[in-house]
Amino acid sequence: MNNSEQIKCDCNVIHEEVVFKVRKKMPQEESLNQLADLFKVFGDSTRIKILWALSEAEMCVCDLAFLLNMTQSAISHQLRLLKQARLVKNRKEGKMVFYSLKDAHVKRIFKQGMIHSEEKE
Amino acid sequence: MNNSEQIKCDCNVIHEEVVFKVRKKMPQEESLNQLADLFKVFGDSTRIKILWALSEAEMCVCDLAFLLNMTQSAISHQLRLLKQARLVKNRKEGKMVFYSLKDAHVKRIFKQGMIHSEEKE
DNA sequence: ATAATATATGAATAGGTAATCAAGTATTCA
DNA sequence: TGAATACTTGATTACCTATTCATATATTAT
Repeated sequence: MNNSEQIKCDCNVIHEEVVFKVRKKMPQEESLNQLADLFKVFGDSTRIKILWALSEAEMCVCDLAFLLNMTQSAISHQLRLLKQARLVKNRKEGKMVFYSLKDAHVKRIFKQGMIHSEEKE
Repeated sequence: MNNSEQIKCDCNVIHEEVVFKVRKKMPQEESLNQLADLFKVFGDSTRIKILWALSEAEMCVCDLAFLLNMTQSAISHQLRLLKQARLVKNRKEGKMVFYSLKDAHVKRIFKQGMIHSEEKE
């Protein structure tokens, strides 16, 4: 069985109209990829913990490392990803760098996730 | 430099109160892990596309494969993950299995993500 | 200037994961 | 009954990624 046979099957013909309609409404490939990339950032327990902590208080790298019982290096690497994703911002104060949430979106995305996550099956 | 030295540093003492407060409010480890796992499911472009498609219409595996130009096998594997995460449900109709979103949470999480994702820097 | 502290970063590695392939089950149809 | 269709599933593989380690930079203190 080759690839093209696998993709096109009888039910596609049956549902042709529905599939066609959905395809027409489908957002740009790039747009959905970006969305996946955003959620990818939330999809790691270390980053989730960092984001949660920062939703409570501005903190420096060292504090986060202490709070989460991880090395500064590991935290720093993750903070870089969070900054690239525009989820956190930072400000320098002497030797220390303080991180905080960039905007209110993070808390909202968090909250919606929590609602689903906490629901019992 | 060993691990315990790296974790405990001077600024922890300075910020002791803040860190202590945050630690006290911190949700259960397991709770945050679950949240990360939920977002992990959203953090893949194939699954995002599937979820988006199902937010428009109930569809069978074959239709999704056709729509996204992927093999049935790949779609089926991803649908299993989505089902395990309680994001989709399915019903059998003859040979075909129709999938749809499990509840409204998915759309809401999606929407919050979109808002952040679409924002210009 | 030197040492110490706070952070950042590149390379290496171990663990995870998405797609593929091959084989299986379940259902329909001739 | 046997072939075809729709879907599932286990194993393999190639790729990705989180942490670690070693090192580098920036700031402060002595």
